[in-house]
Amino acid sequence: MSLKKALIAMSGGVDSSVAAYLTKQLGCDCTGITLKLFDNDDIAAKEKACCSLDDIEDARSVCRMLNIPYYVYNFKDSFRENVINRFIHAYETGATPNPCIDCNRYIKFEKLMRRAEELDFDKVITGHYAKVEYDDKSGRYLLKKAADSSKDQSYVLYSLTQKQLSRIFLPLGEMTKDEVRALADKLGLINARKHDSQDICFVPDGNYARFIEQYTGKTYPHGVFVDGEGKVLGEHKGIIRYTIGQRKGLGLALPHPMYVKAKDLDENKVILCDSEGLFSSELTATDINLIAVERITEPMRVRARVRYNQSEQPATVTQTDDNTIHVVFDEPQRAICKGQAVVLYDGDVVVGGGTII
RNA sequence: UGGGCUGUCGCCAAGCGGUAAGGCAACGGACUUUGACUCCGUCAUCCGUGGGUUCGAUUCCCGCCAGCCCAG
Repeated sequence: MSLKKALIAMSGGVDSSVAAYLTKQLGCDCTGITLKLFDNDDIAAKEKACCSLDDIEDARSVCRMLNIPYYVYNFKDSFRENVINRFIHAYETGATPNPCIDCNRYIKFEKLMRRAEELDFDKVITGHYAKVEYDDKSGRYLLKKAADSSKDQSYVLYSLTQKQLSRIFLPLGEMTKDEVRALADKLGLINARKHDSQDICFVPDGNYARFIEQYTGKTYPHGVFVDGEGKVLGEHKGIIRYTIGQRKGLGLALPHPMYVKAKDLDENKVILCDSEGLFSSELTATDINLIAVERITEPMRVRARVRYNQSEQPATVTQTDDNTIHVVFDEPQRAICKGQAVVLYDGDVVVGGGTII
C-alpha cells in the first residue's frame, strides 16, 4: 500500500477511529478531519447520531492519542444544499430519500475528496465496511461487500465513480465489527464502546416530518386516507409524514393492518392497502452509476437490494438508456419505494445502482 | 308514540352462569449509518346504569338511560 498522505474522515465513532489507527500503522502521513455538517444549535445534540459536537471532541481525542493532526472542515453549506434540501424536496414530491447515500455521494466522496486533492492528499480514508479492489482483467476498480456481511455498507456507496474508488481506502473491509471494537478497546480509544450511529444525523429525534416543517417553516395540509376503491378511511396529517409500506402512525383503527400503497400529490390523498397489495416485481431506476461494468449491454442476472436493510433478491436487469435501468425480480418485492436506491450485486461485487422512480 | 335490535379498553370485537380472547390504534424496547417493515413488551379488578335471582352474573330477570332500525 503506497499511501503517502492520507486524509481520514472521522465521524467520532469507533469505526473511523480504528480506520485512522490502521492507516497510521501502515506508515502513512495521516491527518484526521471531521466534517461539520450542520449547526448543533439548529440540530439538538443526539448521542446516537454521527457528527455532533461530542463526536468532534471524540475524534479530536483519538487523533491526539494517535499523534496525528486533526481539523474540522466546515461543510455546512454543501450539506444543506446537497443533503438536507434534497431530503426535503424528495418528501415534498412524494419520494422517500436516503440522505446517507446523498451524503456519501455529494459530500464525503465529492466535496471532501476535491478538498483532499487540493491539499495534495493521496487517499481519503473512511470507516465504511466495504472493500475496494482493482481488477486487472477489466481494468476497473471494484466495490465489494465487506467481510462482515452483517455490517456491510456497500449499499450506501454504490454511487462511487472509478476515479473516486481509485482514491479511497477502506481499512475495515476485511474486519468484523467485533474485531474493530476489540481493537478499539485494546487501544483504549474513548469511543470503543460508543453506540453505533443510527437514524438521520440531522434529525434530532427521528421525527423527520417535524424537522421538515420547522426547517422550511411550511405546513403540509391534511388530507384523506382512501382505500383502493377511493373510499375515505380517515384523515391524514400531511403527506410528507407517510412513506410507501408504512403501517405505524396512520392513527386509524381498522379491522386489519393497513399500509401506505401510494401517495396522490395532486389530490393530497394517501392510498392504503393490505399487506399483499404492497408487492411489486419490477422497478425503474434513473441517475444510475455502474461500477463493475461500463454498460449493461444485455439482460444481466443480478441480486438486488431496494433498501439498506434487505437481503439481496435475484433479479434480471436491463439498461434502457444511458442513465436508466429496469429491474425485474424473480419474486415480487415488498414496498418498492420511489426515491430509495436499488443496488445490484454480482456475488460480492457491486455492479451498480440507481434511484428508483 | 308503538314494535324490534344494541350497549364489553380510544376503535372493532369474542365471551352468554364460574370469575374479561383477539385485531386495530397508542405507548415502551429491540433491530438499523435513510424512510419503512419486522420482532418483543405494556395496555379493561372490570363488561351503559339501578335493582333482583344465585354459592357465584359481562353472561338470567326487572326498571331506567343511550343509540340504531321499522312503523306512524
